[in-house]
Amino acid sequence: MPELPEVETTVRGLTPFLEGQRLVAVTTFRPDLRRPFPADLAQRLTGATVTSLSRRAKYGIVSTDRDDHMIFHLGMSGRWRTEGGEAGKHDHLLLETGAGHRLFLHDPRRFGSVDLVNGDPLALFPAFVTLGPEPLADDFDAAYLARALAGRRAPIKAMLLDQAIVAGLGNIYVCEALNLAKISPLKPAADVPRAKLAPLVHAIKAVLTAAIAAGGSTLRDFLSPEGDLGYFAKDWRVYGREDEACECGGTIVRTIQSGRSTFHCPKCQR
DNA sequence: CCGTGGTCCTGGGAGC
DNA sequence: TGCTCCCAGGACCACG
Repeated sequence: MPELPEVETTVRGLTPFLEGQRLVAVTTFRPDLRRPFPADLAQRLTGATVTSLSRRAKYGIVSTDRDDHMIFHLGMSGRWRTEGGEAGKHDHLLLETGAGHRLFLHDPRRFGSVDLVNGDPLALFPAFVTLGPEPLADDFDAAYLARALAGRRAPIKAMLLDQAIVAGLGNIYVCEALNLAKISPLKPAADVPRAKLAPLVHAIKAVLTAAIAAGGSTLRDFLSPEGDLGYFAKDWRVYGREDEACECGGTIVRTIQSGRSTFHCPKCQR
């Protein structure tokens, strides 16, 4: 499931194929993913030159010299295919560059999305306006988290999944960070001791940084932009490890919170 | 405002 | 072998 590290890896992987390149053809193979593609997507991108690629939360942004910004979300099974060839069943969008590269947006479950904004996307794209800070940025710190969680009775896990609190975490890295920081995912957010917030912030930054360094971890679906099947993360601390031993010697349990699986160790996470 | 739960979508694994 | 069932997940919306 592409979370922040996978999107970051994707953006970095796409950059050499797209930055400075003219888009000579843009093709959609169906009308929609989760939502319709912008009706004028191909018309507006064709002939434009890509000036930069960036990321906000779990979204990738491809910016052009027309001040158009294509914003993609990979959902749970999306990836960019850079090995070229012809469009397959689950290829839904194709970008062809002046250098001859053919980049397919491949998304079997179609949980992803593609939007197009003219002008500053951070100010104009609705989903960006309400986002909290980037977890790897300096303004995401213990003081911020203390303010954001004050009075909140929802479990800390739910709060960390809330993109308005912090932008880019998903189920896997929230479980991992909470285990590393030795905090129970079930604990009401406001009841997490103030002294544990700095370790929590540190843990979040650590798991994300490690995952980016590893090239973005993955479940079955994610492939790197280079198209290889690399980096299948086997080194999660708790995620997907029900009944296995935690580092502390306890046994990892799986519970359901808000309909989603949570993995944690009741012995060291309190 | 807050918290929770349903919904979208489809591939893949489990179970019969 | 082939069928059915159910789960995975982020974002968004409706509800109490």
